[in-house]
Amino acid sequence: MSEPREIPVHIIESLKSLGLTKYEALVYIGLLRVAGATATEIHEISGVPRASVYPVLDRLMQKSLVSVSHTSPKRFNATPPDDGIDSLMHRIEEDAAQAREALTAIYREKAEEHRADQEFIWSIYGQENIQGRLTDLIRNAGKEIRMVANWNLLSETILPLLRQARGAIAVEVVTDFWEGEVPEGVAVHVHRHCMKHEQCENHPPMENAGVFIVDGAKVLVWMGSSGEETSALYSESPGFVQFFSRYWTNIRDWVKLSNQ
Amino acid sequence: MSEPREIPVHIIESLKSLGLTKYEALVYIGLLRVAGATATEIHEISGVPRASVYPVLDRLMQKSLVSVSHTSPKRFNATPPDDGIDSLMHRIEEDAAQAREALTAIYREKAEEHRADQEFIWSIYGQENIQGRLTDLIRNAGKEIRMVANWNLLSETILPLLRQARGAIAVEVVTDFWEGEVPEGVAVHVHRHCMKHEQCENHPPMENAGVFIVDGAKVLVWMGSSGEETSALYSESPGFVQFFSRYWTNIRDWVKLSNQ
DNA sequence: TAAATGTTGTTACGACAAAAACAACAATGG
DNA sequence: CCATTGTTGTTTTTGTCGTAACAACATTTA
Repeated sequence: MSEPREIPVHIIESLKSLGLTKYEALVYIGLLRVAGATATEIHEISGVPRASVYPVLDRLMQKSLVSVSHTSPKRFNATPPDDGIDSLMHRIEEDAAQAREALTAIYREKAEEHRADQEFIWSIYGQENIQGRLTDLIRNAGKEIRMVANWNLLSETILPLLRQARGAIAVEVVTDFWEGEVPEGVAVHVHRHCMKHEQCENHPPMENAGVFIVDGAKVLVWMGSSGEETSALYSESPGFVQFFSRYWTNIRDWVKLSNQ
Repeated sequence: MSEPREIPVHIIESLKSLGLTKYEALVYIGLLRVAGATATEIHEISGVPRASVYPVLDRLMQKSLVSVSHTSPKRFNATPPDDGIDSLMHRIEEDAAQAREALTAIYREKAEEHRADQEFIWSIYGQENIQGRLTDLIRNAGKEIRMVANWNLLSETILPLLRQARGAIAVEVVTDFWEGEVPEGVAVHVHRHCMKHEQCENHPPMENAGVFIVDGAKVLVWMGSSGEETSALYSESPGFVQFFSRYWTNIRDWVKLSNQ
């Protein structure tokens, strides 16, 4: 019988975020390795105390991750990983749907004080989070979007968004490089410090950076502070918007000029 | 300022299964109701101790559920529920994918002792769990499926499965009622205790019940013990299979006879 | 201006519940 | 009779919940 072999912790963690406990994860994994095992065998394989194995198996059965044979001694079997995880995800997605509904209801009936979005400057942390917010912003744009952004960010995140979600929205872009086709309805100003993109690496690898002005009313400033966690500012404050509108116009005019 | 209004517990529970703690849920909900609130306001709205609000907000920011304005005092804002839940689900789905991969690897390299599936009779509990297993079974059928099942179960669960997943598989069904078209490649034997389905209700509402024999090698017996939780047996044991094969043949012959 | 007051943000610590880990014991079966 | 199974407690640990106290800062009042 194989010893309680070392299980990578990150698997346990993944399973935990699917709603399992450490023991449940260990037992389930153990049962995947040895089908039709007895409680004692499971104990040996997984390293989980024998006495704890029984309640854990009960919970796993409720979650449909194991089935049991009513022999003596009882033997247990794991449902295949794909089925098992599907089952877990199904539960979670139900909860997500419920939460979505309930929270949207709450969200709609909130006091309509717009001070929140209008007067303040909000910070957002983390690549994914910023990207998500930006996605939202572009999708809900009404008339026009002006932006300064480096090519990396532009090509990987922004362009795909523009391609699908834009319906008669004017887009004006200032960037440091361009390659490939320019989508219809998009005006591009390139300030080439160099001819090939790879050569631009004297500028430190500012991973993602850009300013996005939507409908002259909303601004998102993405600061790719290389090294630390990236962060972004978002605001609908008129002063903030005006400041970056001017900043953007300056940049664009300067680039146009230097390209002549 | 609105008091810490009563939040339905099930919302909290839903959010918990998405990886939030009670406090995180309360604060997030509070912020949905009052956008751009200060820590103290959040404390008042949500009922979460003021001192606990700060670390909770930190965690929520990491999870991209709130953003912060660097004014004094700081003000916080919730990301809209749809975006927020998307963000949470995204993380979970990543974990699910990871787990899937890792577990499938483990599952494949398991000792190929088939005693597990061959010699024992496995119990499965819960409607959903059984349905899932049955789905799996039908999808992976090789040649033929024989079944006895009541019409409810048949029409709601089985037929949709058959329609999509069957490629040249012989299906023979014994049931108590039939309505609608018979799919191609399916033989049906009906034993009508009554002409209209609604009239059959002298038989107690045996919610779901049936025997499913796949390729003459696998059997699933679904026992809809009305009242308690439904349960099912699954086995590849030759004896078990043979028993139900004969049982099924008997039933079919009897029905054929009594229909003449 | 200086003291008094109040609020913000931080830190520390106790209470509590769930999970993890251990120990003991009755039931079962060869 | 012995070994193993299955069950029942108990202790330890962990993470969250909840309270209290305090420094930093701004506002008010004398």
